[in-house]
Amino acid sequence: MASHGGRGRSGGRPTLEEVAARAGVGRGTVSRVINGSPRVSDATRAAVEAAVAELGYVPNTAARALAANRTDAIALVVPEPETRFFAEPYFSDMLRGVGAELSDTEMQLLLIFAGSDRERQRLAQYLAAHRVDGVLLVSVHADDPLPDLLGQLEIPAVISGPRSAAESLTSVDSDNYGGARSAVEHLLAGGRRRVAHITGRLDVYGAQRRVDGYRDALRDAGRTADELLVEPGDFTEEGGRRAMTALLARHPDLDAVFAGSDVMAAGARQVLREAGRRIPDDVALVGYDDSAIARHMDPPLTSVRQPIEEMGRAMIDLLLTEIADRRPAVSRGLDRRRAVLPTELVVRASS
Amino acid sequence: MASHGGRGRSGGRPTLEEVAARAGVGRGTVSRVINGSPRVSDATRAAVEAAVAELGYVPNTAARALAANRTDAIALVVPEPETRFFAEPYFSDMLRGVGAELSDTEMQLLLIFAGSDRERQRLAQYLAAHRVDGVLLVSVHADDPLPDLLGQLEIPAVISGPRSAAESLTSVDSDNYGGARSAVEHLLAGGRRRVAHITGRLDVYGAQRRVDGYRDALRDAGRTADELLVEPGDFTEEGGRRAMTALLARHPDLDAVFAGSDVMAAGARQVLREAGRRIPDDVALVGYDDSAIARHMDPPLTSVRQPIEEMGRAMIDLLLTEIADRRPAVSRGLDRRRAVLPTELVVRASS
DNA sequence: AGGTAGCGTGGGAGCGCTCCCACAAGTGAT
DNA sequence: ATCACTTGTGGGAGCGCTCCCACGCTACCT
Repeated sequence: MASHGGRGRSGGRPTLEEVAARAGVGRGTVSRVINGSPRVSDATRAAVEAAVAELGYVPNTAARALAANRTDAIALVVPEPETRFFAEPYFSDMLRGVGAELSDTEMQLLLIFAGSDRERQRLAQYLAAHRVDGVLLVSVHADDPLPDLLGQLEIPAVISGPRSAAESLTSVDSDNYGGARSAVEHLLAGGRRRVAHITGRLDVYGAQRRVDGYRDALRDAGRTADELLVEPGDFTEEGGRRAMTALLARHPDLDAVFAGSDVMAAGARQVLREAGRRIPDDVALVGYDDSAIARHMDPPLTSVRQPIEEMGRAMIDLLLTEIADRRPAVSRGLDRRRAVLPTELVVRASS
Repeated sequence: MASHGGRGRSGGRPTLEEVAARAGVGRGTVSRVINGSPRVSDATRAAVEAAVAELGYVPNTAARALAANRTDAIALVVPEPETRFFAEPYFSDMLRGVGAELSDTEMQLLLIFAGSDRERQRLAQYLAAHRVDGVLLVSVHADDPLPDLLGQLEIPAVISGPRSAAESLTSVDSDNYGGARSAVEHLLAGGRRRVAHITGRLDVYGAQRRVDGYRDALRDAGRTADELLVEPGDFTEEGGRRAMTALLARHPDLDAVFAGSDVMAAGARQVLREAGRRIPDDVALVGYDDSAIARHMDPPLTSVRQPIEEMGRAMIDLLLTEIADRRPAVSRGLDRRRAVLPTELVVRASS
């Protein structure tokens, strides 16, 4: 028995077998207790639990994974080249939600970076090897092949920010449409007459929805949306500057700007200031994300807060459900899951 | 042979055994090739590698972990209640460095949150179960029992931001002393005469070192450091406000402030502005961290940049070395490793 | 010639678990 | 009383790997 390894028998961690011996039952029974099977009598269960406690037994994950062909781990795949993604508190907040929700479970969170081609290669191998039970996908581009790969491999996956209205994976999103609406309605309620919008990258579905919200809010307020008040940005500060410059040139009389992100709002603010416009006196400004930038901007920026931490929680919830079902949503047919969480307008001095 | 599981034999992933059959060698030999043992002839190695490629063989991590009693995983332990820590880009940047350095290896990064007591409990169990080969510790308090636990369990660990000059774990740090010096020297070079310092929490070693750097810079410039120009803060915005208020009351004639963090600098700025002091005309202001806040402050804040991403890389480097040595530094006696990376002063309009 | 290394190799044993079959004992219908 | 079932239980077999012992072989010393 002691021919292998060299870990002395007293120093090593207790095994199932040892717990079984201690409790005076068989190995199978201990396994059933550990895994919460109902097919165990109360008396036996109590005896086993006592033995587990006395010995300080902790299951060996590797052995379990090998025997059961599951991993008890899920991967959070991070498309790292998106520096923007990292710099924003988005990631941290989501991570906090994910961590909180996961702490109730036995699941491990594995962080996988899929930035470079080499990393993506490795990820593909990873997934093919089924080294995780499920995958969390954040900020995926519309043309990313990853979601399809996951579908093929039948690996449960949840995506934050669906790629389109027809997203095939289970998804969690915040209410971009409603968030944009509330921002614009707030500006109109404040008496603003000519509200411009700097959009995010329009290949991002959420950015499209914000445009929709902006349009509908204006339309419902009885205005014919003047298309020329919409200027595309790209979520960067520089993009915000460019868009603001263009808007100002076309519409010197605008009195409000709704930017699709705080970062773009920061860029817009610079241009407005250089153009001599006072905020909020001449032009009201509203951002999106409610990031640290919004709080520290001068003047502090009104912004739409997304419940990012809650989104993280929701993602885990949905993923665990799918894993429990042992089948990805895509193969379950119509029963796709989708969660949309409400946003909140945080009003500050800029509007 | 097919009594277990149910994964049909053709659908399953190839095993060592199958590779061995294909290459016409024994199981042991394939294992040696996979693990890069030198005790294999070139011809055999080539044959095995061909078989591996043809079959698309990927080792089963669980089986390996079980047999070899190692995990090929390292944990990044995050003391989550430190919201400050999350909100700052510190975490993201470090993560990027860690990820980059790790992508060259087979190691997995595991994220473990150790915020609540329950999470800490779980973490302790985790470590006791040796479910990771090594641990990365970030922003640990001086009185945290975790480092000692790691030492006892003989788990290789690297800490970012040593807890004291006598840190027992391998550590990576930025040059807080030098960073503070450069900030103060910059202020003096700009003609400032009365330079105040708002410190971080002094139970944080790095904050102490910044105070040391501040003092020495003044002393070396021939001034007797006036202790009353030092006011303790706590890394928060509110703390910055309080400290600035106190400093202004005691020293209405101060003409420069070096804050131990950008967030505190933001607080200080508010107070200075309310007191009618212009920045940088009346009072120059320098922060620490070079965070997004610094860039977006009005005026943009001069700040000390820490090479956080590089610190992440260095931590992985050191940790992998320790794991390779298979013994934590603490038991190797005097041979402790410690890396200190240089900072950089980013000069902006506030000074 | 015999001895003694050392290399490269094959394969047994074992890591700690889960799965499942077999079986004993109890329960109720026939 | 017989024949089902059901419930709880024990333990064999196997997951895919690593470790290590044993073996055949070559090379070089006595």
